[in-house]
Amino acid sequence: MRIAFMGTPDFAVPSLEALVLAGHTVCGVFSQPDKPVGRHQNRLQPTPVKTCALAHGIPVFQPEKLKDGTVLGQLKKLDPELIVVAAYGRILPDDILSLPPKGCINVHSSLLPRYRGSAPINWAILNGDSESGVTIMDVVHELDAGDILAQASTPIGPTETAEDLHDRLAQLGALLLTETVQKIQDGTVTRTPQDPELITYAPMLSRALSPVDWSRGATEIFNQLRGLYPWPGASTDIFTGEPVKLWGAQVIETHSDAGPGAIRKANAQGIDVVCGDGQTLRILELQAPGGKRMSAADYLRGHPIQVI
RNA sequence: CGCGGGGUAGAGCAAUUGGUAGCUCGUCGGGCUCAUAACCCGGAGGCUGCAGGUUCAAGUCCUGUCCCCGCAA
Repeated sequence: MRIAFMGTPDFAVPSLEALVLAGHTVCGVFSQPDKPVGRHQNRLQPTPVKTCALAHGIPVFQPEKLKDGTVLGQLKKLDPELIVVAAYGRILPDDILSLPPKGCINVHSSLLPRYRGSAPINWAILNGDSESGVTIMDVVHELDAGDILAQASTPIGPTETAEDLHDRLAQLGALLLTETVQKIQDGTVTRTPQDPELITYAPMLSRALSPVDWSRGATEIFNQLRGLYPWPGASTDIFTGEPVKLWGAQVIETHSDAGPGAIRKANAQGIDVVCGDGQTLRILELQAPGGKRMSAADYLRGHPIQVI
């Protein structure tokens, strides 16, 4: 099938690769414009999808605007039967959506209608879900609201981070995408509207989510740590007054009457902090400002902590 | 040259206005106790990232360079 692909970050790369590998003709790839990324912002960096497309010799388009008709004209020349969108990061105007005869579909990293929005993977873990998945749905005017063509679920491991799940869902999404495209080609695909009763949203992440509230339960805080991994991460300032990032932890199921935020132990095993439900969160890996990540044992050699 | 923090013993951190480079852990030896990641004594381990410069004297001030981290995405 002749397909135009739209995507930007790492998550979309396996989907693009899978389409190419399945033998489809990817006639053009649209990705966000190169932006200065990283510590030295004097050089532009291509998006992961762009790099992948160029490696396959596929023409790449990086429009700043989608609504001025230029992109519509380019698409008409490419003449795709189908448009596949995967984490493109832009809202497509209606005239583009209605252009390809086989429609315009999206790979979304949640079990819609749960977690519409830009950070579904993170919010699934933040909320302590035990299951996640990917959805292939129609792209419609309203964000992430189109009819569902296919879904695949996967359990979330109890200690899995958002980064881990992201990588797994990218693979799962690519697999489900190629299966669905095949069904579209065969004319066997079915569409199911989303149940309005079940809609939830997964808003964009920010550093405002990082500070830990120790009055919450140990598992909730652990979920915060996993869900915000690796960005923006969870942080606390109760050790030295400076905010340290918490990278690794485990819940210890012992009950304590000490108040939330009390530090019961600080040794080579980790730093045990009492949480709001009386259980303990043992910090295993952390990072001081300006420093690099290190084990609790290493951290404690240079940062003495008062045990309460 | 986008902004900022940082490279000091195996690890993590100190070092006042430039003036003998220290602390904790680890490590080695010894002692005490033989329930202890316990405690006591002693030792080893440094060209302070690299290269220049200023100075009687540089971890500290100046210039250049390499690497790490945060902001930003």
